[in-house]
Amino acid sequence: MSTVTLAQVAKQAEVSTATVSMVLRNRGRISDATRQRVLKALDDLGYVYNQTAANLRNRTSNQVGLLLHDITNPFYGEMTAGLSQEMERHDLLLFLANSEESGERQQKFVDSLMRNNACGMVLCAARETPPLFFETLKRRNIPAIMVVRPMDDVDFDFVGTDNFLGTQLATQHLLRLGHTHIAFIGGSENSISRAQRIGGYSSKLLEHRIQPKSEWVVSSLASQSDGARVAEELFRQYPEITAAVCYQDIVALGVMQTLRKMGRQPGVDFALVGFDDITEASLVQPALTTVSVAAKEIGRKAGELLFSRIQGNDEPPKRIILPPTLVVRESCGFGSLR
Amino acid sequence: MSTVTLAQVAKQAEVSTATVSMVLRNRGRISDATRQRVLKALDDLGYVYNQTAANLRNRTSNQVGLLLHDITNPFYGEMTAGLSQEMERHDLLLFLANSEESGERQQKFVDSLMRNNACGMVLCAARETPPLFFETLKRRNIPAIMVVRPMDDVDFDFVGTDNFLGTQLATQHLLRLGHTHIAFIGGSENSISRAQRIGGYSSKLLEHRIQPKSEWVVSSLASQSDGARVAEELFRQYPEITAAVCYQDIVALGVMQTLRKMGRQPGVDFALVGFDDITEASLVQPALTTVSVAAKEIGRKAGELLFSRIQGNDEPPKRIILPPTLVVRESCGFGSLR
DNA sequence: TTGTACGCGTTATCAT
DNA sequence: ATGATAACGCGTACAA
Repeated sequence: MSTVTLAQVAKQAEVSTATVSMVLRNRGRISDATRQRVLKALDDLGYVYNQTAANLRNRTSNQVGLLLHDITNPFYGEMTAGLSQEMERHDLLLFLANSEESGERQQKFVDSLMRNNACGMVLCAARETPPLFFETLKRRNIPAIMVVRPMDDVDFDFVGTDNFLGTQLATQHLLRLGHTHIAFIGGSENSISRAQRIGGYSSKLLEHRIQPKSEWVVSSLASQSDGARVAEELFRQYPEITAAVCYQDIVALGVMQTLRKMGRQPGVDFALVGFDDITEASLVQPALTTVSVAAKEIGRKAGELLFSRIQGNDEPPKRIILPPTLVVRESCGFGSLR
Repeated sequence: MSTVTLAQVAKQAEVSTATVSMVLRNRGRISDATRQRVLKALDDLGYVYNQTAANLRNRTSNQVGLLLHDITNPFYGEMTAGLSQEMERHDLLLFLANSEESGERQQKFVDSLMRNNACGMVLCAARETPPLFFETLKRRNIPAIMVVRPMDDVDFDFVGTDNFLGTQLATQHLLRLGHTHIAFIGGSENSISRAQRIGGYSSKLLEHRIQPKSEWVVSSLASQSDGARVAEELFRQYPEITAAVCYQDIVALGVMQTLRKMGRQPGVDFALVGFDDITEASLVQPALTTVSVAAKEIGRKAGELLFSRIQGNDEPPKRIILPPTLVVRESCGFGSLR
């Protein structure tokens, strides 16, 4: 399995390396006769193209990086699938890294991408990313698309979902069903996404002349167990609450547990809306009504945009905000108001 | 942001490129004085190492591939996280591809890896992979670890879970609770994993002098709805069945639906065990007793093994079979025999 | 420590 | 019209 080189193929086909190269990439004008000779030689010798050599020569590569903080989260799994599809369409290879919210790992990955001459990247930055990270990234001059987590830095392309609209839809739904005591559960304090979602929730309440209560807005970790814990505290203190908009489906699932534990029935005497539409949402009993953000679509759009940047598209930074939709299932009951 | 090369750094530090290279990689003996000079030059010029050039020269790379068929599946998400950790520990970059069970995409990915001089790969092969795929892969002489889906080809390293033991545990549990009419539900006909799980199930029955009935072993798609459909047919025909080992948790969830629909209560007059321990398992009511396989650990072990192969470990192919554990929850009731 | 040939494909320039 | 020549991208490692 020794490496067959272009030169060897050239010799075999009795042409120059230039010719072989041109045949390989369908460039230049090659007579059909020589083309055939070359193709035969290529095949006979079992040539394997050396992308590394080409990349070195071209000062680029066909490799892009994807940085997530939690690949375990089905939401990011979906997104990754979407991006992966798009990358494959353009013959780009995808590097994956999982920062697990560590700024250090994140930096290490980006450095690695630079060393490897990656031609672009898609980032969902770690929560506590220092501004310096973004500054140096800009200086690098390599296409980078931010996803999911809203950025205030307008110099980057961004693809994400409309958090505000999402919780507006959710809250609206609850209001229509007649609820007036609606809580907001989940998300971490310093998250911009969360701020936006709270915005949608509270604005909708106000629109209906209901005062949002800060005591009914509680934060939690992105886990079912913490969602359950937080909800228990909340409901114990404010049993008058009859509905909740949750920051995430995972949290909503935790809330469900708590409700049951406290003798209440989600979908019957309590209405619950999630956010994300992860697969579990449709499996749980009662199936969770939730805001669907088409994670796969975010991945695809990010891929499209990245590819265009790689192709040289130098329009000003874009913000692609995908509209979420409300998926009505069973967790809010079957109100007559549809 | 023009590319700074080793040569430029060398000139700046008034040394040779060889020296700079050695400083960069901590090789050879360099006087502390020159080292300092070089480091300063490196820093002053903002040098970025060109891994591509190094890879070309070394005829290797620091890049490995991971092929899955469904990154969306939380199980594979976990596994990927485990592998990713291990890769990062060794400064390897991870290429990810999602075959979606397409042999074509799979082949394309592996070809791509070859062109890019990847130094190894972890594969969860598509279901209908032609033998030729494996044959040519072997010839490539590049470390490849198979994961999760059992292989009959003993020439490959393999990391997976002990399907046989898993269903033995599950079946044992049911037997101890006093059940004797136990079905096996789910999995697709041509799956080796399934064969192994059926093996664990039937061997345990036989051990207890119970004849496994082929009519009580039914297959299904990997979805809740098909699990429900299949179960309904089965239970209608054989109402004497009081327990089931399911091929997957998803299927078990479907079976639960059916039971309820037929007026039976999982955990009370029917005992159900799943396999995988997906997150939903702990969420459903009653919470699902299931066989848990440490997905992340599979990823880690695969990473470890791959790394050792890359390092030149040429022991004969290994099979690392991780023992699953039974997670007892509520879906089998609370038998006195514990 | 250094000089330099080398890994391998690319492409601009030149030749027929 | 076709194809060849050779410099080039940049880090590595061996001989000196």
